[in-house]
Amino acid sequence: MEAKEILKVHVAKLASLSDDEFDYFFSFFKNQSFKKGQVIISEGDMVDCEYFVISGCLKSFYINDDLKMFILQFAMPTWWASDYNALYNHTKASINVDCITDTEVLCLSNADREKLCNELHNAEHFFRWRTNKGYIAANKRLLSFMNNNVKYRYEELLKLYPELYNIVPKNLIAAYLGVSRETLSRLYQA
Amino acid sequence: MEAKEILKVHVAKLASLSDDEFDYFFSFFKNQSFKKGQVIISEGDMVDCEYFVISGCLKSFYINDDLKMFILQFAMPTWWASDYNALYNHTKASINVDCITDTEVLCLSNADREKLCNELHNAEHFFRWRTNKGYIAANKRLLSFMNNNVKYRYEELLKLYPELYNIVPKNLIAAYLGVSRETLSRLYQA
DNA sequence: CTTAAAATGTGACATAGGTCACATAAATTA
DNA sequence: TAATTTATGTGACCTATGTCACATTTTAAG
Repeated sequence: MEAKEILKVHVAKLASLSDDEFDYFFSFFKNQSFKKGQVIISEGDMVDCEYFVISGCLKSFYINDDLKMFILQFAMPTWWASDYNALYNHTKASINVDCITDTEVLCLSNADREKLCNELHNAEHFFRWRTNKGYIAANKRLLSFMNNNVKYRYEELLKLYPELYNIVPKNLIAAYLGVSRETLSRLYQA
Repeated sequence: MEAKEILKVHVAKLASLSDDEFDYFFSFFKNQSFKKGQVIISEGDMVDCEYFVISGCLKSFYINDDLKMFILQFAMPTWWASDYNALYNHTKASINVDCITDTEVLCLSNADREKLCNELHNAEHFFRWRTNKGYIAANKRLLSFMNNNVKYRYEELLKLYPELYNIVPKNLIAAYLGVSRETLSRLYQA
């Protein structure tokens, strides 16, 4: 399936755009390809776009003063990624986004998204619901953080996204779970 | 300032509604008052509304199998609260909402919000941006959880919302920070 | 005002997870 | 293919936080 079709199916789950409306919607997206390890957003950058993953896998992450990495999100196909704080508030990026594998994305600028939302009520509807879902997911993760131990969180993650196991090294999984790689490694020790 | 005015000022920060549009918008909200300790949403309920706080303070929280409480959010004036997962997905509540102090709210049903969003493009714009902001805040809190220790998180919380210190008992603050009340109590021990 | 309930402080001890060090294995790159 | 980097496993030890117990203070309710 090509990029346009993948986005179309994704959008149709949350909003009803006519074919013409979707063609217009799609016209604002730019196709981009990145190599494994390539950096898309790096701390301190001005952030102009958000990215819809067509194939491959991105991560968004924060590096603290001790150079420890915390992963906010893995972005697999049909997921969106950016530094939304920087994007929405026109400030410099405080998080980074890079490629765990070779990745194709559709890129949408902040200005174009707002233009779309203004001109097409249905587009605004789509983006409202996309964020609603993200908001719910973020709160679930927060609760899981407070309530569950590492082992449980690790198993939940793999149950929810089995693909990750094969694509993402364990040190990155640890950085997503918020523990040291050693602790993750020891979970299934003898 | 009365409820309608408080909501109007709040909405105006994110969307430009004409006076007539806002009157229509406001007509969907119902005024409700609750006493300290009163339960608004309780686990297992069907959830029909979201609540915009006019005065007082709500908390939304989860109780785990060991009866330990985790607070997702304190809702002060001009904040919104509900079990959004249950509200948006039409499932039973998994979290609770109750009143830390006597509280006045404006209540908006799920059906009415969607109706409003359909009929008034500007209303949809408002709700999109409201959730955008919630999404960013949730991700910031997640990062802070992973990156910062209890003492730092406690001090950040009080810096951001000094009102909480006087209104909210420390055992609830601990439940928000995700630590035991004993640990919070010991932070400033000799 | 009195009594019950809730909130808070603190000691003793248990435990999950962190850190550092080093060995090995796997994956990239020259 | 060899060389280098990255990922992983594991021991020893440290530390933050949890749990339980009990005393004290504060707040709410009769």
